[in-house]
Amino acid sequence: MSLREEIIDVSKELLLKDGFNKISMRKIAKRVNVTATSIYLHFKNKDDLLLALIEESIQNLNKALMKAMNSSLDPIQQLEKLAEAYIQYALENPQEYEIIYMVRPEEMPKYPKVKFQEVRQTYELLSGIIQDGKEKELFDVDNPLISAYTLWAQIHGVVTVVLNKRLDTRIPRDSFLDQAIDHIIQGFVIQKTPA
Amino acid sequence: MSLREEIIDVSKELLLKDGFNKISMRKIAKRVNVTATSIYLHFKNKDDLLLALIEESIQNLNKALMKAMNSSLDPIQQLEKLAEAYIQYALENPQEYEIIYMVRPEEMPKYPKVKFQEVRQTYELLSGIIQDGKEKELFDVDNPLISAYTLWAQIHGVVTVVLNKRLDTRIPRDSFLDQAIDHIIQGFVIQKTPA
Amino acid sequence: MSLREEIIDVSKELLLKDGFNKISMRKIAKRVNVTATSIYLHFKNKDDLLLALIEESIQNLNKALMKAMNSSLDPIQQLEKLAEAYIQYALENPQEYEIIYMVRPEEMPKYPKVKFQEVRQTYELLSGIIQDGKEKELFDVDNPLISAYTLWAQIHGVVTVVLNKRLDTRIPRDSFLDQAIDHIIQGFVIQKTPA
Amino acid sequence: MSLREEIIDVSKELLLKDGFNKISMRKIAKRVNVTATSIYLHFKNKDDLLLALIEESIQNLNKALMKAMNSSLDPIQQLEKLAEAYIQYALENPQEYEIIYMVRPEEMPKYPKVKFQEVRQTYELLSGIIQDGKEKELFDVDNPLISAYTLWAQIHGVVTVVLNKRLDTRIPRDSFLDQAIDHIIQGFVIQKTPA
DNA sequence: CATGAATGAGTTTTCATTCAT
DNA sequence: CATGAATGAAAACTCATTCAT
Repeated sequence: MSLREEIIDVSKELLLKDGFNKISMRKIAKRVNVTATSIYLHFKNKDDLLLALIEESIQNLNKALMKAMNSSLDPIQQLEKLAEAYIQYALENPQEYEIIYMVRPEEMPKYPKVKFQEVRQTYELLSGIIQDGKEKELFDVDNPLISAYTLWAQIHGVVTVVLNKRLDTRIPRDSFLDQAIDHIIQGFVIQKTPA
Repeated sequence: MSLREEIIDVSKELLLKDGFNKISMRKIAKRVNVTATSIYLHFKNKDDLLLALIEESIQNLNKALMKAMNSSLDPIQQLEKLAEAYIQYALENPQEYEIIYMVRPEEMPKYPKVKFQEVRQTYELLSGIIQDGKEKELFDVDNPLISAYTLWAQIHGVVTVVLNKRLDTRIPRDSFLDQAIDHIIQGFVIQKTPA
Repeated sequence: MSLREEIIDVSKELLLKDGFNKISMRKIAKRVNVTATSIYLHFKNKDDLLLALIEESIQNLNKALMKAMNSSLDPIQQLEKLAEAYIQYALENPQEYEIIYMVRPEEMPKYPKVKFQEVRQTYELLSGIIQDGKEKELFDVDNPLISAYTLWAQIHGVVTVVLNKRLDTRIPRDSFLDQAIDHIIQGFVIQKTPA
Repeated sequence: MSLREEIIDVSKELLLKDGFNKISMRKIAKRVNVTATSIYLHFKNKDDLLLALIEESIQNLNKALMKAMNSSLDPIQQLEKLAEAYIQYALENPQEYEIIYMVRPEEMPKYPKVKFQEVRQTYELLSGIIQDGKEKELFDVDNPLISAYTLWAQIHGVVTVVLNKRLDTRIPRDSFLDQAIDHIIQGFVIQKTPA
């Protein structure tokens, strides 16, 4: 593994442990067993390093979602699969998920917006599926793009509640997640009650 | 206004501008036009100050939700009203909302859990409404407590997406919010299709 | 007990616990349950308070030594009695003893020398006893005043070693003290070996 | 001279001038003409620096005593030589001597006890000499180890009285020291009075 | 006799970054 | 590709003291 990769990996670890604001070049360096100066050989400065982290994380999340896409499924199943994949990826890679969403909007100007728009592109994929479901009279939606965004927002809420450990201790995580996906999908489909 | 209140107010401002981790006693002091030492006359230390912020914010959010409760409404309308009130309060008081949810779980042990449980109590109110709706055969839910939490999580997601400015610029905020509430509530109710 | 006395007492306690340099007006005030400002009603400033401490301690030590004087004893027994009294007092009142000797010479100009000379006066008493012993051909001394000071210095060394916990853990304190007094006195007397 | 050495030297100076508790990293830095931060490149923190000071001082004192050892001398002369060497070293290197004995016992846990035990080892050497003198019927001692410690304590007292400038101004320092050594040694030896 | 509010100077320590090598 | 030495700015916090009440 190259030093660059090692730095990124260690940074992710520390990010999860200490939070976005408390990682320091020195701590990273110490963990990688090089001097802080060495980091500057690979990254212009701290922001540059953080940007690399964000970039990589966004790409990984995108990859995970792409993998979950399967055009042979019907739109409802597609949404379910995607929601599950999203949640699973986020919970299995909390560092990366947090990196993407922990950047405060005020600090974003420092990071090129283009990077963040890459996430959006993937979500527009959602829009396509929803559009498809709408045409097939499966989904009760008005504007597929808007609905795609609410869908994502709803799932994002579910993920952050779990990641931030804000879930009531009496509730098993998996029951919560299953139920949440259920409700979310239910909110989109047209229900056919037996005549 | 007492110095204590002034400090809290300025802290909230800075919290919104710079984030939870970047507010410093000195910056606060400078803004309030006193020396940093003076803050320590009113708060034992930084954590104590932050805790005061959290406490106040939680109470304000609770109050706003209580105000939106209206037992004369049917459960569906109740949920809608609460969701709207929640979102409205969060968007109108972003500092306070962020204070409540910006504390990283790893740092929470520093703050008495009791305070955070006060938030939960309010959400259990949700549970009651859902239970009521279930008995009236309006809601398609299994476990009202779990569903109450998924409901809240979804709304929380919607709020954070807006607060963190992660919404696609092409989408008007209000359309997004209306649509989101719609989908979320829809995910709970039993739809009666005309026979 | 007057507030003044309470302040002095608490100061002595803290002095022993934290050392001469780490006692602070605020800590004292907190312990006495008044505000720091109140101390200034009784003492001009910190040095003034410390001086009061020193003064009282010196007087107490002097009193203890005076009590041990007994002109009916022969000079050797007198010295022994005094040495024992000195050591006993120091070990039983470590705060006071430390106060007297913990003031660094560099800081002494801040405190009137007169106070410290009061200690000396008492030690000149020693000189008298030694002079007496010399005349009775019991002591092998040249200059009683100088010898008085060496006597005191040795005892002081013994005391500080115990107070500062520098004694080897294998050695019982009392054996050490007894042996020390023995050696010290022995260093003064003319030994009559049996002819 | 390396910066590390310079820091240590300046620290010793300041230690003597201001006392153990009042030296500050910033003052040291200012004297050495570097920023305070630079000190942290050579010492982990303040305690680490103080420990280095203590360590060096202990070793130097030990070395000085070792140099004074001369097995060809008889035990009485040996003791005299050692006492003289000890006193001389302490008076010529007051900073170092004070460093060793200025640490308050309450603060010692912060510093590895091992270092302080190194001092003891040297004093056990004393024990050997005394044992030797006892066997040769020169010394009137019971337990050589205990007597070794009282001997050291007595000398220590003499040293501190001088270092702390507590000696009566009428008494010449050298007369005091000579007389003190005399008395101390006298306290150990069996005196042969002419038959 | 006592307080609450405030200050200015001080404390140790950590940080991102630079520069010469 | 890497380092060691250095810096200036900032962090949280403590201190003795003062002043108006």
